[in-house]
Amino acid sequence: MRSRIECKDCASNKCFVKQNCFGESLANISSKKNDNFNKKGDVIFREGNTMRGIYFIMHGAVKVATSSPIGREQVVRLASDGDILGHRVLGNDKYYFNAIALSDTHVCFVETSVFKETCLSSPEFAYRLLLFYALELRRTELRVKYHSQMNIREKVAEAFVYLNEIFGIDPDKKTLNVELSRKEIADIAGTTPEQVTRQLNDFEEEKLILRTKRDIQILNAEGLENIVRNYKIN
Amino acid sequence: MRSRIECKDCASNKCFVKQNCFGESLANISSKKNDNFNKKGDVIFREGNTMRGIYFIMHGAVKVATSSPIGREQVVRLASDGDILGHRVLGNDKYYFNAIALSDTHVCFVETSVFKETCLSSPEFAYRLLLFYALELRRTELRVKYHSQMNIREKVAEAFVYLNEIFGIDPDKKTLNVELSRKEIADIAGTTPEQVTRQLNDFEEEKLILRTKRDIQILNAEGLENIVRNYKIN
DNA sequence: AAATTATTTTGCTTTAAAGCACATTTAAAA
DNA sequence: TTTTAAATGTGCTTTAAAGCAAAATAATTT
Repeated sequence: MRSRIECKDCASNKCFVKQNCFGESLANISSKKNDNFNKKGDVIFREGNTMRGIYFIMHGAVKVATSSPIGREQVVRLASDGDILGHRVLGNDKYYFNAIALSDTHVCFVETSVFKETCLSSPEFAYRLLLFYALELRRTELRVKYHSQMNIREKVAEAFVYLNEIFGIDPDKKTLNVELSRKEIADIAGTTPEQVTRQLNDFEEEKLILRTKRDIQILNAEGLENIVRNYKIN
Repeated sequence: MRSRIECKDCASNKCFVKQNCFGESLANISSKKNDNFNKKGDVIFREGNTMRGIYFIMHGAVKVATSSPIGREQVVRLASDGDILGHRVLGNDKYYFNAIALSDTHVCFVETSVFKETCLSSPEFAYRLLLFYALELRRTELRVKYHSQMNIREKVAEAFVYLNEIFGIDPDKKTLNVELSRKEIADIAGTTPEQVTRQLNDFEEEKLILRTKRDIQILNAEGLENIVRNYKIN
């Protein structure tokens, strides 16, 4: 009972497909895609499950995370409007991570075979995709660096810088455009909820943030960026 | 004074270009590529420098690493015969990491423009490249997980599993096909040389390795893999 | 071969971060 | 509103890993 939206009529102008795929290719994807709605907390795909295709986020916030033998979850990537999910398993048969909606999310699903024929028939699309992959790869490698070199203060600051980069800040409320628990922030930063609290205390003293109830206002995004500046190029 | 080898005459059969590029496209790359020899320790490219193109490793061992504000270097990737270097900066203008030869290395250099025209004229090549990127991305994301969830014992074991995966073990000598100092192993594992020594002590007691002078023989590769098994899928 | 230098190993100390338990606050349910 | 449950915050303890310095070993140079 879902109402089928064609790509050309779709309002999501950040969608990777809409921005990089045109004419016949777009019509082809459009006719074969499925779109799904996910509620906050829903698992979009789960690690170990057989991969069937690729997801494009039309609207929403998603975390890609992994379970662990010791219980702590680790977020390996955050994704938002226009981003691609599940593309890392291309050529493989299983998802390696869990993708979980952080807010109500609208995603498009494209089967691997459709995706492949689009790439082969439209080299321009394939090349754009390559650029996207290159960017993701660079970001992820930087993340390896961050996790191995930053101390807790820096990791928590970086988590907010990253969250701001992907989801942005509401200009009125000054809060992140996604609601996260201490535990969820810890899973991004690679630490524990207690440590997140302690760092937030410090950040508040330094007037970088302001907490009201459970809301966190970002008062000085640049100040947070300065904490991790040395780890970035230029 | 370098002797120019055409791709079709090149002995390196693991080269990504040779395996995935044919006919005119191969001839085109062949005519425009440059090949370079690097000695062990040479910097192939350096972070912050302007990127001009992409490297294909014909033969050799390379680490991609980053400097840090606190002094510790972190290796974000190991690469060997047939692998690609510098592809993560596609669409960008600066290298984000240092690529350093771990042994004498023979690489091919292809300018970005040549690379781009090859992708656009051969969608099959672009798609294969996409699969390569997907694999790299997955591996790198797993590495984020490892660095944030493993303890020292596991990190050091994983370093050897990774080294084995990329460079392999000499079947006679049972040593890795690349010589590394404690510091260099530590930079892969994300720890200090002292901790590496301590873990090697343990591994030796457990008959997983055997040290003779500075050589490390891998007696039981599977045993090392078992230490990190829980972090892998399946 | 002897001397010098560099690397690795080892014991010990320090430290940063995790873990725990309990208090407090906030949110949800009755 | 009151009660219950969940999440957050805080002080204190524990622990894993880093850091340091000296000793031992290996590699280089003279």
